[in-house]
Amino acid sequence: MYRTSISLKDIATKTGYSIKTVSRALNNHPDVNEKTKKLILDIAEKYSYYPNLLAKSLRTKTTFTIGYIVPDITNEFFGKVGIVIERELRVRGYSLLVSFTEESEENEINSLKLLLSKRVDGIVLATVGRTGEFLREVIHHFHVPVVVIDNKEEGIKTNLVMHDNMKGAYVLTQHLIEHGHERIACITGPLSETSGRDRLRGYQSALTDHGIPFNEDLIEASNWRIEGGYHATMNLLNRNTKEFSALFVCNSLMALGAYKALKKMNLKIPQDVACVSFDNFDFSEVVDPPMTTLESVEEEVGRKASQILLEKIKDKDTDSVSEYLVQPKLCIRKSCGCEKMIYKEE
Amino acid sequence: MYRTSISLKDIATKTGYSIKTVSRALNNHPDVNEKTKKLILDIAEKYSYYPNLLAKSLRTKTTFTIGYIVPDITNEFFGKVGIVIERELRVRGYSLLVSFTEESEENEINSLKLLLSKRVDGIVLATVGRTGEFLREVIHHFHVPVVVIDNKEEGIKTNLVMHDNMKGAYVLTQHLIEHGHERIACITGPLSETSGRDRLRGYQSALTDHGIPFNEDLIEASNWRIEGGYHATMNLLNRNTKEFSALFVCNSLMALGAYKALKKMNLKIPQDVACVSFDNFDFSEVVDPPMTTLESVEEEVGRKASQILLEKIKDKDTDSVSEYLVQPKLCIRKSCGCEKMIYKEE
DNA sequence: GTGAAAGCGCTAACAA
DNA sequence: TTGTTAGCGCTTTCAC
Repeated sequence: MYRTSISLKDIATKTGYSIKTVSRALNNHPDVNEKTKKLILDIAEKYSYYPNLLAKSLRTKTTFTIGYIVPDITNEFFGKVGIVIERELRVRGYSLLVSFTEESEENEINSLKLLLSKRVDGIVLATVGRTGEFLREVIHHFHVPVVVIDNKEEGIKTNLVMHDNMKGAYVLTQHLIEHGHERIACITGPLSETSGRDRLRGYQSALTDHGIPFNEDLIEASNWRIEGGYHATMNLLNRNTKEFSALFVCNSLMALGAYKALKKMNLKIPQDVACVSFDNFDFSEVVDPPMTTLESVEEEVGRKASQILLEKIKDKDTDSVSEYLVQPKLCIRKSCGCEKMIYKEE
Repeated sequence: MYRTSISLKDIATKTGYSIKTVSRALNNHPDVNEKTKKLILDIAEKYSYYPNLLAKSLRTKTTFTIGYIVPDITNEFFGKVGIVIERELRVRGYSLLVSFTEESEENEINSLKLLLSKRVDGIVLATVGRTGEFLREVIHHFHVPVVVIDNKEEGIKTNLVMHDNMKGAYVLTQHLIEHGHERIACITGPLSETSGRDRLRGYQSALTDHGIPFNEDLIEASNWRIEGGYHATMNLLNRNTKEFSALFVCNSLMALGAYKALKKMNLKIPQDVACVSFDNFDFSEVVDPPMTTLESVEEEVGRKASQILLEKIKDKDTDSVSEYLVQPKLCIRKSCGCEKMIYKEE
């Protein structure tokens, strides 16, 4: 009962030509009589022939499939980057095999293994940053190009495309300082991840450059999620009520949680606590007050990552690596205390 | 230079056993000597053997891959449903091949063709609703189980898992009516999609049941997106200034746009215009005022869709179809005019 | 312009 | 417990 599609052989039998001629005709090979070709194409059409890409890939050793491994696709950053990558690749005949790791190291390794077994041509990886050894083996052993887009794996040479985390954090913190704030709290991501650490370092560096002492009590390391931001803010408030006048949140999901917490405690943004956050998400402009963030970089990250990946695939080059840091730009709205806010006409 | 992984044959040569024995050992087949097995496993480990799933699939005719076709993964609904499906499938050894159609009929058909060529075992499809004929052929010809999760293809028998659109729209509209509103505007999705039409019908039905006349001037059909909601609201305002006291928006992305437009026009929610919307997204609770919506259904849709798909795959059953409508529940916040609003402790 | 034969890496059926 | 043979559906020589 179960059927997939007719095969080259079936078409060969039906038309009386050899398998090879059929193959040539269907692949638009020049060396085939126009009439033969038309006949073959007609039969293929009539019987709904869909080439078996498994067989083709087995033979040619390319699958035209790219793996996309991210912690969580509902994080708008990974979602948007994914869209861009998929679009860039689709027009070149590639498709996207996705895996979500939910921040688990084990899931990440299993995903990599599976993709390897499925013989993907390349991988875009938002790593949790603790699978370095394994990743090194992958790259070394399989010569599969990998582009890392989120956390740097320290000590591992991989292609890298990401926001300049330090600089971004610096710019945002500096903006709060320019508003006159000196007691600035910071909610960052897990310190096991370079993105969490680097954003914290950017913040520290801005403080230092402006002669503001660093205070550990004003730091919370959380998990990039809404609830995480909520709790971190609550912790800060419990520990330092009235002790900080501004808050730098290292991603927008957590900033949403921070908003919730501040509102719950009846603190006004930006009057009681000014607030800035890293990513620019769809909601950033619409929450109240609109969030001051960095400009979106998903388009750039996605485009650059696909571009590098395709190059490496084409050149079969897994030895040299490219690094690309997207430069941050401020996107000023109101949560920082700036007054003018222009609603974009869309 | 380019290598993938060693093969069964390589291991066979290295160990002196036959290919079949090696295969048995690696697949945990009982009929193989423990010592032989250990030896083989060690060698496989040592040389980083990763089975070639292409070859396996070619032979077994199952790929353990599911296609997930949606218009746009940054739509939180598709993102969350995707996560749930991926999680449900991953533990059973399946992976997810995703395609984004950007609402294009052509892209949708191409995606289906590609997935067919890649011989996926099943497909979860959020269709734009205009590919019915082709879809019928797919199902008929390939016997690939398909679960549709968004728009019904009228006249085509497919497995269906979705929000009860009519009922959901009814409940939301009714809630506005209970607040005393009679002039209720409605922003729905494209009327070419059943989800757009059904939500509009639910709205109409609620009006009718409460003896409120239907007024075409209060209807806008848009595109499910933020900008679409913004423009639709502007259109309504230009056409009917002060002519409506409440607004029912058929998805939350458009509701975000509506918020923007209303704020731009200095209209207070809910005092000047009360507002409710369909999906419950991460931001729904945090915008100002928090939006009254329906409870989230992504978890339920994702779970149910995977479950049905796995059943059909297991039974090789593409003839019978299952339909499952998720029942709506109100999630009351403040944008409707209700007063009490409890911030959830998270 | 066309075809025959071999083989990609695996599993299934049947022997030994 | 282990091995042999065949074949999944395609492409790649190499020949005609």
